[in-house]
Amino acid sequence: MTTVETNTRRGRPGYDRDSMLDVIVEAFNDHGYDATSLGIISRRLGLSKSAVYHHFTSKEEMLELALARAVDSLRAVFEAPEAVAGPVAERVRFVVRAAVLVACEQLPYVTLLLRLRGNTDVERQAMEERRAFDARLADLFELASVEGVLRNDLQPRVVSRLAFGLVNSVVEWYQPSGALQPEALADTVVALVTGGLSAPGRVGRAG
Amino acid sequence: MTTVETNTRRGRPGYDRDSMLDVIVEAFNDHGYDATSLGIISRRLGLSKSAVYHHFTSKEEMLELALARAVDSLRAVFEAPEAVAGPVAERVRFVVRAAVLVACEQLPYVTLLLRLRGNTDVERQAMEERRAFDARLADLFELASVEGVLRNDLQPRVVSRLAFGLVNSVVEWYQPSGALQPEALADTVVALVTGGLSAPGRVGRAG
DNA sequence: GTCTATATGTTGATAGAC
DNA sequence: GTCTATCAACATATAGAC
Repeated sequence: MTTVETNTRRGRPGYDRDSMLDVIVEAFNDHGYDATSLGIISRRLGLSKSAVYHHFTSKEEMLELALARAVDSLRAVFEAPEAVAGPVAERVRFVVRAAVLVACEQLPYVTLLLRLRGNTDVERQAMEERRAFDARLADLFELASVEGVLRNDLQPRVVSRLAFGLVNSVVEWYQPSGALQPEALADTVVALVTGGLSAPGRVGRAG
Repeated sequence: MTTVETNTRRGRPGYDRDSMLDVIVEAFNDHGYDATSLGIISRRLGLSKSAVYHHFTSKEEMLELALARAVDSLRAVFEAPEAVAGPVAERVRFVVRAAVLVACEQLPYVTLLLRLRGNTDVERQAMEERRAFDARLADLFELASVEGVLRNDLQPRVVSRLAFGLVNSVVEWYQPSGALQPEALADTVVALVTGGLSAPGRVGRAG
């Protein structure tokens, strides 16, 4: 969104925090948060370590800001009107589709969130918020199962975990610079979740 | 497989490398390889750092041994007779099913492999072998598409990535100590991949 | 096979000049 | 807003006693 070298504010060239964060999050994803030293970060930013500390009070604050961005984007998905009302089948499709779009459009930030292991308080808090989203999707699948929209030969809890895993796996390979558009990918994921992969009439539905 | 405190060899109590590796890989998964210090490892093993170095020549060697175990398990899946011959639909089902079983049964080792970021030679080599497996599954999906077994409204390359992502996502939540058996999970994954989630006749196949 | 002690470098963070 | 210089704590790895 913001340019790397300059921004719209008047005075100095320098970075603003948002554009610095883009670089920092990339480093976090390459090495893992713990293993990303301030040396690595300052080298990527072309600044000294002290200059970096002028913009952030600690390494943990960088993580906190980055995770907040990912969590906020995902929260918007689950709080959208299309996610909380309407036919269950359409709510499932909306959430899956929107989650894929968020994963594509906020790729590095969502990637960071998904790779947390919970070794610090900041990580644990973000993971807890993420787990709340998992739970809401699980509730949606539970509801779908009760209403008979979901096939009833599979456990809804297992299915919802797999569905979320399917969506989240996008961050492991999707490249925003490539030809595949987020919308097309989202459509494919929704199609896979609802319809499966078999050609019609060729391979029977497994029981 | 091996006990933690003792093994079948004659002399001293101490650890053997395999049982030490179980503990070490758990630490690698908790903190990430880079961020796992020998202090953490030695504390978990109840040994001094020097004692650990009696069993392994370096931290990198620990990683190398652990990754070899994961890669070997996955290789066995793709080289099994059921994966290389027979009807394509059944080969797809076999590979997906077997990959889930390996993920469950070698959970910590496969988890370690899947979380690599490629910052060292050892990591890059293991990732390359893993990518070869990805490519073989992609070929299988390509073949399934050509033969008309796979629905032809989705790109086989995208679908194979998602299918692998679905399988791999298992390591993010599966607990071997829980009630869910690996075979049951594998059945569910295969059912999801082939049949999708919709109840028969309720939600149409997306196009 | 395990230990203490140590070598050598890197870490996150601070102080203070410009 | 950036820098150099510095800190204590920690990293991986080794030496040598028991």
